[in-house]
Amino acid sequence: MPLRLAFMGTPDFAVPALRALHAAGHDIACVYSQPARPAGRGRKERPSPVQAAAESLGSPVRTPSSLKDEAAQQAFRDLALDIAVVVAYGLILPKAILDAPRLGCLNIHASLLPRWRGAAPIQRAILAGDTESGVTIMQMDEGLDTGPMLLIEKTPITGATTGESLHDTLSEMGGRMIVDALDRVANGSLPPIPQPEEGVTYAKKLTRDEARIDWRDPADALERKLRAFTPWPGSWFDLDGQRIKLLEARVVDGGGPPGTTLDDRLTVACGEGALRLLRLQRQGKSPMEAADFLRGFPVPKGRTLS
RNA sequence: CGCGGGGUGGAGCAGUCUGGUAGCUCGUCAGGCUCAUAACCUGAAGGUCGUAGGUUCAAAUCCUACCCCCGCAA
Repeated sequence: MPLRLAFMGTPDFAVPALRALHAAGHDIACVYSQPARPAGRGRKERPSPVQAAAESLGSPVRTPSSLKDEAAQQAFRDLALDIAVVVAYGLILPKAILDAPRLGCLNIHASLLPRWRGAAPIQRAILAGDTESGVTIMQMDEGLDTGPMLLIEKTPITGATTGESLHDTLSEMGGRMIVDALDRVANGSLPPIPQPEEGVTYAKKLTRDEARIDWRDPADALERKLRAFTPWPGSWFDLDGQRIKLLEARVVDGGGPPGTTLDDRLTVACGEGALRLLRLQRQGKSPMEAADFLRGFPVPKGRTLS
């Protein structure tokens, strides 16, 4: 049964869900996304990924900077929706918006709620060393990711999982799940389950300061951070006044003053253990293997990285 | 006009300011050696120096335009 819905989302993560809903034959009355902003080199105005996708699908797009004013809320009500699907939209939805669609608003959240409520659940899960992640579809209420849950699906986090790979996996997963969820909500066969009160954690937004490597941290924590922050905001350290991005490393035995190279092959002492740097990138250069990096940029034993 | 780095044999770089034989560290191939846990020795092949013009006796190098890659920043 096709539903008349609004889709609200902004980044890449939300695009597969939009496409899945479109492919499933739902009536996408309107797509809401954050306004186009200057971005990228050259700082040209560019539409959000969701806006771009919506336009290519021929859906009408609205990009209000807030939904708090009466005019925006009335425009939303006028859509006469069955339901709204919200994925990483980036705007607070006031009660007037949440209550407008006949079946309310559903959210796709990239964590196993109530763990990692908030803005950066994907990266925080890897960073914390979680062994699994997943997607929760929930009925939205006024709290921050506090609404009752409708569907949950899990996926493992391994030593090879990066922020990017988990992002892509969960994004696709969310797209599949939301189509299923809509069908079952429409015929009333999907009872909402309140979130447990135990196990609540919050996933703070990532900041750029966190991207800088602190060699006093334990090697395994740094390695997780490296994976979690791939590709954004990335991890980097300073060498000879140059910012060197670290893309891949392996935890190895060894020790010494944090930040000191233990050989001439990029094995670096950390707070606990050591890290063998495997893939890195200089400013203005492409990513490269450690051996290639060293050919043009030798780093002898005993150097101190900061 | 947001700021900036870069495009030189297969890889990573030097050479560009001060035009004048295209170089280094690797890889590859051939041969040798047998010890060294990124093996060692000898030799060889491999380059329109991003593209197109211009200046010049002479351009990787100076001038102009364009293409491509990337860092910061969002």
